Amino acid sequence: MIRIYDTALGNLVELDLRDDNRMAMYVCGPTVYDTPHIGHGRFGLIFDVLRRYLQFMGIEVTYVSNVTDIDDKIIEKANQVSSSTAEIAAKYEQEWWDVMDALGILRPTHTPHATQYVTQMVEVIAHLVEKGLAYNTVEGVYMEVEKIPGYGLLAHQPLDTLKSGARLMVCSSHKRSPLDFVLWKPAKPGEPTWDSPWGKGRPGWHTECVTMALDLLGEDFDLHGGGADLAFPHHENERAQAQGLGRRFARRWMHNGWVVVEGEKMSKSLGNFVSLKDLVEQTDPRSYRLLVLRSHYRSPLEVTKRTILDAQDALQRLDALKRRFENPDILPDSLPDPLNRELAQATKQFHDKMEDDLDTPAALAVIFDLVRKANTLADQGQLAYGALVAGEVFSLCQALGLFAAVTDNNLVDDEITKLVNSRDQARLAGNYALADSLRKQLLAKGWVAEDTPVGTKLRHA
RNA sequence: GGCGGCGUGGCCGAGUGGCUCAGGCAAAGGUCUGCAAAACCUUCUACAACGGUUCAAUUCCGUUCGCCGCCUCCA
Repeated sequence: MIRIYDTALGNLVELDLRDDNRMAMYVCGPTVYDTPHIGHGRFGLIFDVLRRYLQFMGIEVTYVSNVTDIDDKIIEKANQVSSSTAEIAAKYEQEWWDVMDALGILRPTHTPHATQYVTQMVEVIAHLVEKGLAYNTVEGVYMEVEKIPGYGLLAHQPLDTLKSGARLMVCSSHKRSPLDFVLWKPAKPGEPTWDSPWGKGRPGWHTECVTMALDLLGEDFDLHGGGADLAFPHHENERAQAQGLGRRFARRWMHNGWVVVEGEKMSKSLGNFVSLKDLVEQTDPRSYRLLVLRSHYRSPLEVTKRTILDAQDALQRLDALKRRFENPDILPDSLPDPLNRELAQATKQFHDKMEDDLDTPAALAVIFDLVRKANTLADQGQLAYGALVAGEVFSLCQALGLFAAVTDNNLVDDEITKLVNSRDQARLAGNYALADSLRKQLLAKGWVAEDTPVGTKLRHA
């Protein structure tokens, strides 16, 4: 079984599932108040790959990812543009799914919304108050963090240290401790509100995830994930509430590293690429997936125009392989022995790497080695064997959600077909000057003509 | 102030106490090709600095320098 780095334990652990062959995971989703950026894309891709890989291995995955559709920032935005919070949330949620779809990220099994869970959240908060773990003030209901043993697990810091850190920052308020966090916020004029035993108001952010996770996945679910910054305080606070309720929470915690976009230089050269929408519109969306997979999920990932284009070029290798082995005439059942063993070994290595804390860079290296192998076999005239190896490449790519694309020749219009035919004629007649000029014309129209033993092939430039 | 991470060749990025030190992109040369493209082969630059441990360190330990994250809403 796969091993992952558990943030709570601080080392690698087997992901032993609560139920055999079933994975229950919760990944914190977006607060829908603005356009999604490349950082969202990274975490979406990473957890998508984890999910796909497990599914590829025959595990049934329940993937829950919430949508925070009521929050200070949404209210702020709504006020700014004189819109309602519901409209803002709907607009950015749509954008969210649009880009996630474009990136090839599978839709979660469930996407609970905060506003649909208010009643249940109120129950959770009431329960915590009842147990004496939360207290009501004029500023809202707060969770009393010091009553939770082991608070600071995910931060890897003892309570006192956290407290001294927190004191450096803000303060004020009716909190008993600077670390106490708000469970219920009293209404301000003009804000959307819900009824509660503590008056009209709305739930604090940290409560929705606990409530939804426990509701949809049940106690002791397998994995809770999100961006590195979420570990503390967000996830810590979810834990605290679950613990306060006396309910078992996530077995494992997994956090992905940050996307680094170099300040000034980056924004100038990259500009619009910071927004995911621009990224997927201006580049092959697969290239960002490849770029993300080429670094380890816990490392910081620097995204630049250059690295994206670099990934896009690397993708060409896969696409070229796909073109080459598009329609294998005959596929042998298996490879002769030395080759067979090599292939089996490569496949095993791929899985070993994936299961070693999702070492996608190493897994990709295995894939690219197989690409070479397939091409070499074909170059040596063993096309069928090459096709078999290429088939394994495509299969493994599936586990990563990375698909090779084939040029769709059906989209070629008459004009292009004419040019190609004329060029073929010219070549047959030995009129290479004309042939080359026709090639240039094709290129100008965005097509690359490749001469192969089986005729001229076209692909997009 | 506290906690944590990082510094690898032109670029991105794995990894390892020693043996041929991933992979991708780029560059150079070659094979193939009418020319290209694709593919394959070959080559080129490495492990921030300084100490220490060791028969042997890029890999372990320490120090220094540089960069970054978290402790506050954040993927």
